[in-house]
This record gives sequence, C-alpha cells and structure tokens, in this order.
Amino acid sequence: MTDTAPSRLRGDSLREMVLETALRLFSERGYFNTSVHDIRRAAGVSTGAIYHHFAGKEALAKALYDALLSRMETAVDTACAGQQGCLAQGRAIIARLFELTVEQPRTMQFVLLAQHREFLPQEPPICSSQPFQRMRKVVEDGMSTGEVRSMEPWVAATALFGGALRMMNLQLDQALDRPLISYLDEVVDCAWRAIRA
Amino acid sequence: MTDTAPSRLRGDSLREMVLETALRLFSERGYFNTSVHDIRRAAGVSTGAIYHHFAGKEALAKALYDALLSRMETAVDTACAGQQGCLAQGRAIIARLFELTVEQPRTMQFVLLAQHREFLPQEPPICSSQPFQRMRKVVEDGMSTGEVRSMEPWVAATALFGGALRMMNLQLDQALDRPLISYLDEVVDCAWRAIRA
DNA sequence: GCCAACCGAACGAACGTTCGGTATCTTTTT
DNA sequence: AAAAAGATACCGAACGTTCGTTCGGTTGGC
Repeated sequence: MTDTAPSRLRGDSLREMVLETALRLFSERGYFNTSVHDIRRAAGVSTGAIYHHFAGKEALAKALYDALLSRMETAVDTACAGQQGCLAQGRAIIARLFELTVEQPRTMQFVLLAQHREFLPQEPPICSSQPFQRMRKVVEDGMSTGEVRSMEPWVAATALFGGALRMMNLQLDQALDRPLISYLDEVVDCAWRAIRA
Repeated sequence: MTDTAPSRLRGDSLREMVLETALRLFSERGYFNTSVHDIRRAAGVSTGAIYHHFAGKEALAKALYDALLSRMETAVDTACAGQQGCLAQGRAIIARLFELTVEQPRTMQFVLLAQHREFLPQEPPICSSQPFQRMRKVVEDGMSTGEVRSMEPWVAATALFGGALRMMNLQLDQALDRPLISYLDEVVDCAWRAIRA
C-alpha cells in the first residue's frame, strides 16, 4: 500500500503555491485586507511553512511583485523583439499587454493598479520600472528615425500608451462590454495618429 | 483674565480639521497605514470627537471621498461651462485637472490613485463616477457634431484623456522634471490628433 | 438644569510573528 | 545494506502588539 496520499506540498512547489495564493488574495481583496492566516488557510499550508520560505508578509509581497514584474518585462521585450519601427513595436506591446490583462487579470491588477509603496516603502514607482522604460525607449527611437514627430518624450510616451493603459484599467474594472482585444486596432490607430510624423 | 487660550476646535471646524488631517495622512501613507489614533494625534482632537462626527474609520474615509469627488465634479463642470465644442471643452478639462494636480496633489492622489474598493467595498469604480462620465459625454457630443471621427466611444474617451491622466500620474510620482502645466499644449495637441475628424 | 458636544482610559479582536518540537530527506558510519 | 547522525523543511499553539471602537463621565452654551 504505497499510496502517495494527498501528500502535502513541500519545497519549491509549496513556495509556488503560497505565491499563487497570495496573488489571488492580494488582487481580490488587497494586501492589507489579506492576513497571513488567510493565505495559510487558502493555500493549505502551515504558518511555519510560510515563514520558512519568506522573512515575513512584506517580503512575501516583494517576492511576488519582483516575480510578476520580471514576467511582464519578459513579455514586453519578447513582443518587441520581432518588430521593426515604433508603430510595429508599440502595437506589439499594446497587443501583448491586452492579452495579459485578459489572461492574467490578477497579475495586471497587482502589478499595475496596486499602490505598492503603501506596503513596499522601498520600491520605486512603477513608472520607473523596466517595462515602462522600455516603452519610452520605443517612442524615443521612433522620434530619432523620424517616424514620430519631434516632441517632448514624456508627452509622446503617454500619448502612445496612455489610452491603452486606460483601456486596460477599464477592463479590470469590468466597465467594457466587448472583449478588450476587439478594441486593439482602434486604440493603436488613435495612439499612432497622436504622435506620427 | 479672559484668555481665549488656543481654544480647541468645536463643531464643524473640528469636523473639517479631522477631514483635512485624514486626507493628509491617507494620501501620504495610505488608508491602512493610518490609524484612527494617528489622525487623533495629528489633528489634536480626542478619539471621542472623531467618533462623534463619524460612525467609524470607514465612514470617515467615505465622507472624505464624497467631498473630494464632489469638488472634482464641480471643477470639471465649471471648466466645461464656458467652452464650446469638444476640443475646447476637452482642453479646459485637462487644464483644470493639471492645475488641481499641482495645487492639491493630495486630493488627486486620494481620488484618482488610491484603490478605494479596498477600504470602501460598496463604492463603484472611479471610472463610473460623475467626472469621468462627463469626460465621455464631451467626446460623444464631439462625435455627433462631426468634430470627432466616428469611432468606439470608449476608445475615443481614453484616447482624449488617457495621455493627460498618465501625465498626472507621472507628476504625482514626481517623475517629471518640468512643471506639469508646461506640457499642457503638447498633451492636448496629441490627444486631439488622435480623435479629430 | 438641560442637551449636545466632547473626552480618553479601557477593551476585545485580529494581526504578524515566534519558537520548541516533529517529520522527512541526506550524509556518514558501520 | 542498514543504522545512526545530522540537516533541512515544516508544524501550529501561543505571544505581544496594535487596531478600531466603546462608554461612563465632563464640559460649555443656552
């Protein structure tokens, strides 16, 4: 009778389960409305297990944030990779972000909307993170090739991606009646009219 | 010796002081990092006084949120009032919002950026509030007069105001090196190119 | 002398965290 | 190959603190 039983998780898979559960609860109810006991219960692990893998609640949130931001970074870079020019790259980024917003709303909720500085005081604002820097670079490159009108870089970047980010916001607030992806062409069209040469 | 002393506040002025202090602390450290005791101390009032004017911490936050949202509503409506056409109205709204962001960053921080649903579970998302409805209406009117290209209303609204809202975001995160107002013309120009007929 | 407005010490609940103990895996010894 | 020893991973009851809130008492205007 070598039953493997519903053998409780151990090691890395336990760690993953804790992170997954924490993401679900943090994005559903917010960091401060989620206690370590809630995570413990929902993940089916012990308090000690959580504190074995993470130094505390804040460290858990930081580990989660870093992992998700890094995933988003990869997604943005990969989307850009195959594309030439500001329009194509911008479109690819927006398309990928729209996909992520639909496929992993919790991730986007936690990374884009949550006010991290309230529970991760050391963290720089999200706008200075790698993915956002990358977006600004795309626009600046477009400006130096003449594809984009010459203008203030901040304005150009917010003009290209601001509308898309707000559409993602609306999707996460469930304000849209059609699938987010179906707005993609019009969103990109608008954004491009705003900054093209 | 009828010294009026530094006579402690009473009545409505005490209530105002509590609201003001709460706004300062909520926007600086966030709702959950601010205890009622913190507000009590910072405002120089007693616990009982707070609970005399507000049913609890959440009710205090709601009163504050309602007051600020109503102020913002007035600001948007007033800005629109003297203007004719989508471009003029949109520009006036953005200009006023930029001013408010600089003059009352705490208000904008609390109203626009904070995740209210975490501490006011009953509250609808900010995008369904009056000021945002008004912004969408401006765009839709512009579309029916032919000033704005015919397109999906949500896309048009986010295209017109999305860039400006992100610029306000950057200002609140102190990412900009020039005064926010100085970007106004370029922001409006971009937004208008995005949706004009 | 009445009533609303205000006071603040005290309270129970919930939170993040600890820590002595146990289970499981790894290495060493026989 | 089996047993012993050691190390790592996990367990969960319990702890100290802080929080939002209460409530019997006090003040001040009318």
